[in-house]
Amino acid sequence: MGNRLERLLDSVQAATTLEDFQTATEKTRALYRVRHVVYHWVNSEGERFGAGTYPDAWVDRYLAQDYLRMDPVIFGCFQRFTPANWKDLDWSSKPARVMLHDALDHGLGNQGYSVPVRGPNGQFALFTLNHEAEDDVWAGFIARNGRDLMILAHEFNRKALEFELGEAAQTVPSLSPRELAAMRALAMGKSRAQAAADLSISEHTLRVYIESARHKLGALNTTHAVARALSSGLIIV
Amino acid sequence: MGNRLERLLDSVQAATTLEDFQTATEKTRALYRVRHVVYHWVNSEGERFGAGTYPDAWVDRYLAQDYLRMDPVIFGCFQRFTPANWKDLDWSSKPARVMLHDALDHGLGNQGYSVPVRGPNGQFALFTLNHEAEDDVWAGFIARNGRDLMILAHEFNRKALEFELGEAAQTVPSLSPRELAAMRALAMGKSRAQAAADLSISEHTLRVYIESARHKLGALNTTHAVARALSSGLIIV
DNA sequence: CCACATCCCGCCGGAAATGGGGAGTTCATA
DNA sequence: TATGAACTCCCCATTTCCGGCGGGATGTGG
Repeated sequence: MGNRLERLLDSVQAATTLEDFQTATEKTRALYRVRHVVYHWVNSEGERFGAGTYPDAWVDRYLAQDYLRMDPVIFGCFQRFTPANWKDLDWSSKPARVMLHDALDHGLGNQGYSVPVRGPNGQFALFTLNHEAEDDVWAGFIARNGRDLMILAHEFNRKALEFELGEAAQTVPSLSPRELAAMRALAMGKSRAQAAADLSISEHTLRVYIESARHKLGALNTTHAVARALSSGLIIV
Repeated sequence: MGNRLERLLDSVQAATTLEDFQTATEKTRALYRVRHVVYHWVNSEGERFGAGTYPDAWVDRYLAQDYLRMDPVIFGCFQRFTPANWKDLDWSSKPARVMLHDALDHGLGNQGYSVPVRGPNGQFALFTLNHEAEDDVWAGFIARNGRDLMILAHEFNRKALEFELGEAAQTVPSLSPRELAAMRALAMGKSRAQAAADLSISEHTLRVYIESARHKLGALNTTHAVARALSSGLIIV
C-alpha cells in the first residue's frame, strides 16, 4: 500500500487544474476501493472549490436544497479537530435525517469518514470517503487508513490553496504595530474611548490608526476592518 | 524508526497532565536527536498552553520582551498552511533579527522547523523542532521526517484540545441561522441597512438578531460580536 | 541625507449604531 | 397540545462612529 499511496500523493502534488483534482479523487477511490471520495473547500457562500466522485445529480441536489446549512458532516467537522466517522455525528435533527435519506437515494453509501482541514484565514475544507459497509468493517477500515487519509487530505488542501492563490494573489497588507494594537483592542470589544485609553493615546489618534488600518485592509467600516484583520491572521483573539 | 514513532505517539496519547506533555516533548527530542522540541498553543494573550524543552530563561525572556508580537515564526506560520523551515521565513525586520540573535544567545540552534496546527474556533498551535545544523543537513532531516512530524504535531494538538476542554468546557454558543447571517453580513462590511436588505428584512429586525447574537456571544458591541463569531469559527469570511 | 512610514494631536457635521421598550407569528419538539 | 425558540416588525433618545480636513515629531532604510 505504501508505494501506491506515494504514487497517489505524487499525482495530487502534480495537480494544476480542476480536472487533475478530479482525477486524483478518482485514483483515491480506486486505491481505497470505496464508493466516493470528495475534497471540498467550504466557506460561507457554499462550496468554493471542490472535486469528487459524487454523482452530479447529488451535488446539484445538495446545493439546490441548501443542505450545506444543515449538513451534520459540515457542521460537526467544523466544530472538531479530529476526523469524523459519520455515524458518530449528530443526526437528531429532522432536516439532517431527511438529507441523509436523500443522499442514500442518490447512490451514496451509508458510511462516511471526513477529515477536516484548516488553513490560514479561517480556510476550511473537508476530505471525505464514502462507502457502503457494516459499522465494524468501516471502523476497521478507518483504523487502518486514518493516518494516511490525514496526510492525503492535507496534500489535497495544500494544492487547493496553491491553486486559489495562483488565481488571485492574496496581498495581505502589513499594518503598523499601533494599527494592529488598535484592531486588537476593537476586536476585544473595546470602544474607541477605551481602546485609546488602553494605548495611552488620544481618541483622535486612535481614530487615525483605525482609519489607516481600514484603508490598508480595503475595509468598508471598522467592523469590516477588524473582521479582515482577524481572518487574514493579522491579529488573534 | 517506525516502532519508536509509534511508542512516542502512544506516550502523547496517554498524556493527561502538563508534565506528561513536557515528557512527551523530551521524548520527541530524544527520538529525533534535536536540540529542542516545543508544542505551544498561541493566542493574543500569549501562550495559552505549552510544553517544551526550551530553557526557562529563554521562555521568560521571550514573554518579557513581547517577542510573540514580532516573531516571524509565529507570524509566518500563521499565514501559511504548510510547515515552515525557519530559514524560509522573513527575517528582514530589525526587531526580528534582534530576537533571533537573542535566541541564539540563549542556547537555541540556528535551524528550526515549525508545524502549524489549526483547530476549531480559530485555535492555533505550533509544533517546533529546533537544532544546530548546516542548511542542507537540516533540509534533509525535514525531508525525511516531515510527514511523521505532522502526525506528531496533530497528536499533540489533539491532546491539548482535550486537555483544555476538560479544564473549562468551552461553550460555543449556538446562533440561529438568521443571527449567523447577520454576523456574516456585518463581517463582510455591510452596514445594517445593507445587511437588512440582503436578508430581505427590516433594519429593526436585523438589529434584534445582532443584539441577540451579541448577548449569546457575551460581546460588548457589534464589532466584538463579529470578532467572536469569526474566531470561534461560527462564521467564515 | 532624504524619503517614507510611523506616531501623535486637533476640529467638524452628518450618519450610523446602541440599548431600552413592546407585540405578533410560525414551527419543532417535548 | 403546549412550551419555547426563532422570526418578524415598530418607536425613542442617546451615544458612537465616520470621513474628511489640518498640523508636527520621530524614526528606519535606501
